[in-house]
Amino acid sequence: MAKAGDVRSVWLRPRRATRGEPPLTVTRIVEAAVALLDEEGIDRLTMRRLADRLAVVAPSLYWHVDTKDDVIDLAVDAVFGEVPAGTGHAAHWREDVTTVLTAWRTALLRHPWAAAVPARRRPTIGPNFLAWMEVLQSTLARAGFAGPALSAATWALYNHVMGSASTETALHITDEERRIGQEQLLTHRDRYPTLAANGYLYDDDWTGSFTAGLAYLLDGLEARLGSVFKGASDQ
Amino acid sequence: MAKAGDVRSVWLRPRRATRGEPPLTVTRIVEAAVALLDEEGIDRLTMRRLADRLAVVAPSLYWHVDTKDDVIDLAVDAVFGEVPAGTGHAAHWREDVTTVLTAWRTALLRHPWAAAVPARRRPTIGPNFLAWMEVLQSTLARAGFAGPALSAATWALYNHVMGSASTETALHITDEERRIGQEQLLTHRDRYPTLAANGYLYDDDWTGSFTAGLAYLLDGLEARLGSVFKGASDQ
DNA sequence: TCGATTTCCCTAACATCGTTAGAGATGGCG
DNA sequence: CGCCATCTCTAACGATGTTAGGGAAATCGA
Repeated sequence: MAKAGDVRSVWLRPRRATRGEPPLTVTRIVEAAVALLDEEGIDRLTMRRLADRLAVVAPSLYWHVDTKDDVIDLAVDAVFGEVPAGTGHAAHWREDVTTVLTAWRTALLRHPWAAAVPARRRPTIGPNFLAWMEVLQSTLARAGFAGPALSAATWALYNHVMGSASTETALHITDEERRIGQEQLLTHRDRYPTLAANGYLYDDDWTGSFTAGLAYLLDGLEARLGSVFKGASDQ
Repeated sequence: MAKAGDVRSVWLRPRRATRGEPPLTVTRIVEAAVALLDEEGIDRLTMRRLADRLAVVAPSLYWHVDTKDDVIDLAVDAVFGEVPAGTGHAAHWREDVTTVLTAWRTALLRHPWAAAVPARRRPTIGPNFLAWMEVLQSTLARAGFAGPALSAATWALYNHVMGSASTETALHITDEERRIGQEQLLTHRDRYPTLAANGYLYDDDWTGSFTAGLAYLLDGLEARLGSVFKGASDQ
């Protein structure tokens, strides 16, 4: 039965399967969840609000999805699935890694809620996420890393992307907030002299910091690789 | 009035300020919150459960604390405050950075819930957190970094610690879970050949990966520093 | 010493949340 | 036509963060 407030009569209300289009599917739920998360943030993601977007009531979602956490996990993996995991083979593995991680970061920044989720949840390890890790790790393996060094390199690069994305989104504050933060810091400049002298912790140029940090990391990786296989060519 | 289930008579029940000890303070609330978070995780942190631990009811907490988020922020900062931010001046700045970040990581691993919080919340920037950042950044500044390079170096190292701590705690799963994960991955080994060949994504040796990744990063930082100030000594 | 005031914990209650139970409508298939 | 699976609904549960406001103890001014 229609809600009391629904002015549409029974015949004007959309019936089930009006066209061949599915009325409610996991895909449509996840799409709506991503949109809702983008617009209102993770705190305002509610099963009822999500259902509203789909012109449905909350319990209806549970026929397609077991739990709200599942929705979030699916939404995160959908973000990873946005950018095709291109397996470009550039002249140098370094370019490949940079390309992959930059695309990764771009996708994460487009959905600021996404970066913080994997840090908290257990196995957010969906197929799209795995595809990305496969690309990253295979690139490093082709470069010559193996065993514990491969594992360390993979996680170091992974942490750099996820960390900088979540740090950036978490600290992407308004000018007003930044002004207050700096002001408070300056009143304690005796305790935090370096921070106060260098403009608090808020960065103007997150992209620059990401790129520079990545360059540091890749420099170190390249050096280790060179010290092991002196002058050796790629696989 | 006492709860119906309280067998203690009015006179045996502890009265307010029985001794000079405060019955309920922000400090005691935060201590209880850290203990509760350690024992049961962040999902089970509830104002009511927290109040129970303090032999009090939930609304009483709101006299000392504005919101639950405040409690979490205070708890996180308390973790940073556990380890004294030693300003050791070793022979090489590299040792100082390693010492600081290792102590940082140890504190985060002792409280597995802590690493994931700053990624999500806006300004988890408490005094103890700032003290740590001051130590880190001042060490880097003393080493010779300045301007955007200093900022990039600070954030890169910060992200490495926070990222590896949260990755480790998030992926610290049981042997059973790991077995299932690897099993599922092997059934799709055509899609993720590298991951399947290198033992999934679960690392046995997180400490080793942290140390190696940090070494990569420091190698890169040192190289950049050397290329700018060739042969120059520290400040 | 006493009344006023502040401090602080209480009970009661609200709106909202994730989730379950189960009724009922729709469509396909025999 | 009647059975059955599919899918959405209403109703409701317990738990959550938080507010309103009562009331007792401690403190303070005179």
